[in-house]
Amino acid sequence: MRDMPQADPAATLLSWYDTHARDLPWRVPPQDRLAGVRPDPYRVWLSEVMLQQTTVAAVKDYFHRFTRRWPTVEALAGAEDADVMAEWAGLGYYARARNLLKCARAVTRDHGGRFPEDHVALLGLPGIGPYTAAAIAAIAFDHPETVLDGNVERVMARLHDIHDPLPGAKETLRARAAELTPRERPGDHAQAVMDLGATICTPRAPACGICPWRDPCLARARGTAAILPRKTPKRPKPTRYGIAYLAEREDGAVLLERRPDKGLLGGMLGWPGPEWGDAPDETPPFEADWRELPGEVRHTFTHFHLVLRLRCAILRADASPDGLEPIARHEFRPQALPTVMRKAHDLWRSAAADGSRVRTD
DNA sequence: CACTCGTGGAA
DNA sequence: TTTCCAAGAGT
Repeated sequence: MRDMPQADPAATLLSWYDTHARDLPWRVPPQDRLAGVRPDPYRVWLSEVMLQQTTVAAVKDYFHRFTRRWPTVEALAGAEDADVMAEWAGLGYYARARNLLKCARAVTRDHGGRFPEDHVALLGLPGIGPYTAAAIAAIAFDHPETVLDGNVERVMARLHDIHDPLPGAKETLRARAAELTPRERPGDHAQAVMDLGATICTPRAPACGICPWRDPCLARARGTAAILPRKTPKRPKPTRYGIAYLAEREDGAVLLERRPDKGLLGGMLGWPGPEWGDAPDETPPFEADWRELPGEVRHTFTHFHLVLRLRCAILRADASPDGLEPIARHEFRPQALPTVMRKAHDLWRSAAADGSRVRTD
């Protein structure tokens, strides 16, 4: 009888979570949760969408701005598209913002302003996939759904020393995670596994010594934690080239274009220019006295590098080229642009400042 | 299933 | 400097 029955790993994890849960703006702490406080499904949904492939540090300020400006899903549903896209600017993956609005309007119109509790019903909403549906059902409604994100994949791969590479091993890892999902406090369990992955079972240099699962963890026993999970190698990123045309009118307005909903930076404002590629078309989008700006903008997207040359011009105050939106000086906020476009703006303005300094010297 | 789709921080 | 990576979804 030397083999004492191993404590239930899920129970061990919940005990750890009760004392180590991260303090996050959208989270109901475990003590409050146990006292009966329910999370606001709107905030759970909003945070989960923002957190898709995005770090907590990057999300926090956006979450505060969104919830202050639009405190309920119905308020968000009534927002202007352009306002939501501008508020999302800089966070990336802009399809999330477009789907966020679609989803808010669907919840408002089709569900009376209340998020459905059912995992399958949630899956039918725009921007809610397998992970987010499970996360909302578990965290907001305490349904015993299994969440599978990058954290859970990594923790399960190590706990069970699974060497099959992702994404192929995903269903195996999901099964291992499902076995651990408890019927009591499934919402806290889901958040606990993700907290564990974010703070202890990290991608590099996991802190196995202080892990609540150090005893049952196979990878720790075998010394393989650092190399798990395995992943199939990514393709190298090619470099594409582009030209951005930055025009300012004599009345101070700048000329931007609203990019089509589909594709890169879809739905966002940007400087006009040719499609990015190996050798972009040199033809300006409209006639003007274009000047080359020295230097270039370098930016890396998910699957390619971009080198962007800049051309600038001053237009008459009554200029209004087809397909472009003149935005008045006092309404224009560079922060409302996606990062690559904001970089172009910043280089333009700093070059203009240098130029005027030279002239006045 | 494979590919597209952003960004910033860490090593 | 480059690579890796983060609470993925849509097509």
